Amino acid sequence: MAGKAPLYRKVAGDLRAAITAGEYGSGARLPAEDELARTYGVSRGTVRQALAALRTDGLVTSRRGARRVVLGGGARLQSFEELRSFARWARSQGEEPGGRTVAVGPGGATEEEAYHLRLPVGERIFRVLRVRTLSGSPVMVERTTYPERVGELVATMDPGLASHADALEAHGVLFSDALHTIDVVPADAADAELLGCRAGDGLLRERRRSTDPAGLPVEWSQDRYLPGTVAFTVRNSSGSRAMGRSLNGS
Amino acid sequence: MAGKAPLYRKVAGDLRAAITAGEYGSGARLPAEDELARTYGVSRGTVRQALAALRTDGLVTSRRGARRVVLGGGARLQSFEELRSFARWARSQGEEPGGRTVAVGPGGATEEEAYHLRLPVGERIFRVLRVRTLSGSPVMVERTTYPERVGELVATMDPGLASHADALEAHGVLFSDALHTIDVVPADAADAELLGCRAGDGLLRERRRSTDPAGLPVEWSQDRYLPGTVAFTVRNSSGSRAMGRSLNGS
DNA sequence: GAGTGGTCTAGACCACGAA
DNA sequence: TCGTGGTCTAGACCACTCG
Repeated sequence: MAGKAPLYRKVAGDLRAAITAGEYGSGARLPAEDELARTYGVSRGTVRQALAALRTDGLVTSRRGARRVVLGGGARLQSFEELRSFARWARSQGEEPGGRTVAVGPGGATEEEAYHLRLPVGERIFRVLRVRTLSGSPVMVERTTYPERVGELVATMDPGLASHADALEAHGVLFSDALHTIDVVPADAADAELLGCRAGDGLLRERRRSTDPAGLPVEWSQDRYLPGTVAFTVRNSSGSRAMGRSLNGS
Repeated sequence: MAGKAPLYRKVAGDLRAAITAGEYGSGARLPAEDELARTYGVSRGTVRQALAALRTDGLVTSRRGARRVVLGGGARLQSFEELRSFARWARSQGEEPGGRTVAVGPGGATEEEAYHLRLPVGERIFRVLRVRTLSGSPVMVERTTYPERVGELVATMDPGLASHADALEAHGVLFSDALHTIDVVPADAADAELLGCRAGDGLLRERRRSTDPAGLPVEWSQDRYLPGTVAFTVRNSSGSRAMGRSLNGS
C-alpha cells in the first residue's frame, strides 16, 4: 500500500515520526544528510527534499556548516487542505462542522467581485451566504462569490451540506492557490443577527481568493468569525513559510 | 555585482522581473523547464530551484504534465524580514515607523512566558511595553518578553529606537523561525489609553514566538493593532505557503 | 582542518496532460 | 503519442561552523 508515495515523502514521514516521538529530543542535532542518506538507502538529494518539507513545517532548522537542529514539536502542521475548507479543518480539530445556506442565487458581478474573479463587471456570477457552525453553535458568516461555471454546481447542492469543497472537487473543480487577507471589521446588522452578537462588535475577517492550477479564479469569499472562536496560525522562517488555522485555545 | 548570489536566485530574479513586466502575460504558459535551462545556460535542477521560489511566491503554478501558468501579478511578496520587524515592514510600505518605549525592566517569568520562552517559571526575563506609530499616529501596542541574554541588550537601547530588530541583529542575535497566532481581543484599559480607543473595542492581536537557528527562543510578543490599520496577508498553495502583512487598503 | 549544509551538473525514468 | 513536470541518482565544489 501507499506504493505510490514518492520516496522523499516516506523519508519525511519517518523523520517526522521519529522527531515527534522524541527519538532525537528537542534541541538535539539531527544526523548529517549523508548519514541519513545511507540509513534510508537513498541519495542525498532525496534526503534534502524530505528535510526541506520538515523545514517548511518548522520541525527542524538549517544552517550552512552546522548540523540541523530539532525544533520543539508543539504545534503540528495544518495543511493547505485544512486551511482551504472550513469543514475539513473543523473535522481535523475534532469538531463537528455544520452549515446553513441562508441565501444563494445568481447575479451580476460588482466591481469588487469582478476584480477578484477577473471578470467583466456585470458578468453572471453566483453568490452564497452561509452560516457555519461548530457543534451547533454559529461561529462564522461566509459570503462567497463564484464564477458562473462553479456557481452553477454550488447552486444545485444541498443547503445543509457541510463541505462545498469536497463536492466541488468531486465535480473536477480544483483549488490550487489562495491569497488570504486577515483583519478586524465591526459586525453589521446582518452579521449580528446571524451570529447572535451585537452590531459593532469586532469580528475576525478573512477574505480569500482561490484559483485553480490554470490560474483561473474559482471563488472569492469573505468570512467573518465571532471573536474567541478561531485563531489563524502562521509559521514562517527565513527561507520558508507556512500557515494554518487553529481553534482558539485561551 | 552581487556576484555572491547563487545562480538560481539570479534566474528566479530574472523570471520574476519578466513576469511582472508582463512579458508572458497573465494566464500565459511559461516556457518548459528544459528550454529555460538552455536559455539561461544552467542545468534543469537549477531552473527548478528558481521556479520553486516563484511557486512559493504565488507567481506561477505547477502541475505534472502541463506547462506552468503565470498567475496574476497583483500582490507582491512580503519577506520574512518584513514580517518579523514592524519597522522594516513599515518602511517597505513607504510609511515612517516610530515607537515609544513605555516601560522596560527585568522580572520573573510567569507561567505563560516561561512556556513560550522554554524557561523555568520565575527565571529572569525582560519585559518591554511599546507603542508603535505610523506617521506619528499610534497603531499598535507591543508587549514583548525577552530571555535574559537578549533582554539585557534591549534594556540598554534608546527608548525612541525605531527598530529593535536591526539593533539586535547587529549584536549577533539571529531570528530564524517564528510562529504567529492571529485573532481578535477586546481592548483593555491600558490598550484604550495608549491607542486612543475605547475599552472593549475589538483589536487585531498577533502573538509571536521567534527562535534563532539553534531553536532557542529569542522573543515572545503580543501585539495589538487598532482596527483598520493593518491586515495580514497569507498566500498558500498545495505544496507551498507564504505570508506577509499589509497596510489596510479598504 | 574536518564536518556539514548549500549549490550545481548531467542524466535517467516515470506519471500525467493535452492534442 | 509526445511533451512536460515530478522524482531520483551520483558526484562535485564551495562556504560556513565548530572544535
